[in-house]
Amino acid sequence: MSTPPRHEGEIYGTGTPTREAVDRIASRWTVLITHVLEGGPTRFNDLKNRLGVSGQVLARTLRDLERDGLVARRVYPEVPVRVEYELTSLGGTMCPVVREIRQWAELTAEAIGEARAAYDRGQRS
Amino acid sequence: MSTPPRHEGEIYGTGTPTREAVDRIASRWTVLITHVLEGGPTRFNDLKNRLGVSGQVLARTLRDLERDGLVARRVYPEVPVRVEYELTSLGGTMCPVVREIRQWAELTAEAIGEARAAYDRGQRS
DNA sequence: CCGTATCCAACTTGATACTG
DNA sequence: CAGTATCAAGTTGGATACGG
Repeated sequence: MSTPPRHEGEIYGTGTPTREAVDRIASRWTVLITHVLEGGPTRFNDLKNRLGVSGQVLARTLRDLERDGLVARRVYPEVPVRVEYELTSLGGTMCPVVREIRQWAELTAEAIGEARAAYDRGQRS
Repeated sequence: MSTPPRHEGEIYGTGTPTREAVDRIASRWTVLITHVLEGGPTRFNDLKNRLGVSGQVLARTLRDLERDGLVARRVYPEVPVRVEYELTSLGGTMCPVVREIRQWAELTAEAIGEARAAYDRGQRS
């Protein structure tokens, strides 16, 4: 008596592992951070400046990524301290996916903009 | 004297077309809806039940997708009315990307769960 | 059946200030 | 330099009720 899912929502339902994995990779910051880290280990402020994100948000996102085993954090006990982040081997598996996401976005950004303009034009009578 | 971007944030900065495209595809609902629509035209309530999402959110997401030219809306003037949604050809270009996102999520969900458990174990002394 | 209008809870983002 | 704490503001998700 197996109980096959009635809804796709069950396998991707809130709180399921696959849903959380989707949420992780389908996140603006994960995509952008992974893109930078693909170039090698990167320091906190470096990441911050390259992405133009607030320190708050960056710190939280990096902690989440570290928690999920996707990013490794390395502290060099110098003065002042230096901290570098890099992709783990698990995190490296995101690279092809992220690359496709970015490619799709760049390729279709213009068409989407036009569709949006046309839609908005048609809405206001 | 071209002025190459100093920040990656410039090309993916808030409000830029590429950033909006990333946000569109890197969204939980886009991924799930596209996955269902890949199977052919689907009715509103069908989508709602399969995904386990509230009607409110589904309606908003579908309208946004239609506005971006990714999804087409077809109304059959029956009683009661029947409405079907399907991917446009532009929307169809999301399929390979979405498929990769889902595959990655399913493949790594377990590893991520373990990493998370290990991390949480190490945090509380 | 297919939405929209309203209202509300929860989460996200960011600015600022402060610690090691 | 690398964070954390706190607070303010915006966005998202959902429940419910009602209109086409």
